[in-house]
Amino acid sequence: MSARNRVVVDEREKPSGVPLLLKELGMMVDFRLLEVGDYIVPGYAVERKEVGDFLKSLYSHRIFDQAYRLREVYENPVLVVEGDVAQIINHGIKPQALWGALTTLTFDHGLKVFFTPDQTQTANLIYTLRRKKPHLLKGPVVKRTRKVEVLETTQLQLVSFLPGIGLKLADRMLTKFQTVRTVFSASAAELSTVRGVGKVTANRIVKILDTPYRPFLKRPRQLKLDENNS
Amino acid sequence: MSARNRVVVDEREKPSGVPLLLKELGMMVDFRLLEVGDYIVPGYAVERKEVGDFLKSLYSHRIFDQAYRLREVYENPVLVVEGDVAQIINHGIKPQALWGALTTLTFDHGLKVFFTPDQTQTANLIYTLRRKKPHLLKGPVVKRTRKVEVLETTQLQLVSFLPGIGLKLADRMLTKFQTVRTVFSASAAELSTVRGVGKVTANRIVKILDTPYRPFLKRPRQLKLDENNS
DNA sequence: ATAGCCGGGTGGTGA
DNA sequence: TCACCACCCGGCTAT
Repeated sequence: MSARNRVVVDEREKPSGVPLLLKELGMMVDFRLLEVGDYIVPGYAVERKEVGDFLKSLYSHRIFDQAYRLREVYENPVLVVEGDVAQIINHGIKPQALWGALTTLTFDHGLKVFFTPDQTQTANLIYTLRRKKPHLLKGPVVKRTRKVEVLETTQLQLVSFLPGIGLKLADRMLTKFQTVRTVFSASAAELSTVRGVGKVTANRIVKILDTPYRPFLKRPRQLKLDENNS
Repeated sequence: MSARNRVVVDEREKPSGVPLLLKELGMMVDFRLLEVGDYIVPGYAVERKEVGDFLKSLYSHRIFDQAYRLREVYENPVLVVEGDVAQIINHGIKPQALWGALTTLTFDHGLKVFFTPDQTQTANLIYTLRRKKPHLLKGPVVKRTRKVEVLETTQLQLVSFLPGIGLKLADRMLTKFQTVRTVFSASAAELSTVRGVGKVTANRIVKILDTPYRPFLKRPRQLKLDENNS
């Protein structure tokens, strides 16, 4: 039996029944306590979620943290959503929220998402994955999207990060001041010449700009005293 | 209605009902005779297949040719399989053949595969796709900021929004320059005095700061022509 | 993730 | 000057 037939499984996945099915398919199942991911086969890491859990982790934003960590550690992160897709819709979620989540997971996080109807098919999917060479075929299709040409968006997002400034106002400010630098050099009076920006907002912005920074990031060297624990 | 809300649809997709649903969602549908793909929305090309057709094109290997051509022409090829997945399994196909095909399409052909239960959800998916813009991820999701330390975190997040600057570097920059304003007033030379910031990063930052803004937000008055049509 | 609601800032108009 | 109002922002909630 080759190493290809091995799969490392997170212990908490035991009750799901999937590991048993994998054994029946002839794989060697190796239980561990995994920090990230549920199933590891050479080259691939699989996170399995039943539809209910998927929704939960969507509502709590947890799914995106998990996706991030998965992507950081493994080169081919896979998300398996197990159960009836239609059931997710009927659950009452706004469809646009569902598809929005799925598309950002696939396009922005580089996650490959599969839907399986039940545990048996989840096992089949993992089993099939095992025999795929992690990389093959002529051109490496996975093109790391280089971060060029997003200039305007970055400028806009930067400015719209100021308190009281959204996309609309950021656009107006940049149109008026031309560059990001001039926006961030402006005085409160100058800022409030922009339509939609009044004294209050302008002063809030200036406060952010001119208040001396008080480092609050943990430095490795420094011993940190307990400040607000009981 | 802006160009973002446009979708080019292959004429043969008309009877599927999806184009009508897209219209109801407020999109402008533009029928053409497409050589490859069924739905084109800025940046994405969608091939839609009902489960039956998917099986057929799987048996005949046609699906791989289509996937290849789709990938050749568009940067973000999407395959939508519409209908009940479980039905495919029950149809008698060997599960391994199904998952093998899907994984090959995903990993080797770089195709993004989505499963939708019906036409309505297919429409929702395409609709959601329309507004996605390639934005880059800096790291784990930004934690919700508590009201208290809002000032420092805002300063930090502002600076860390600069290209190549994460939380750690932002902290160093602010510690060195004291205020946000001075950071955003600094020259490339001054910026690169910060440890971890080199010439390249410094220049990228300066570019963001000093490049005159080209408004790209939709103005209500302005008529905008379709951007990626031939 | 997305949509919707609501409270509050902003600036313009008309009384 | 003041009061009303349309617009924009951002925070919260439900799905």
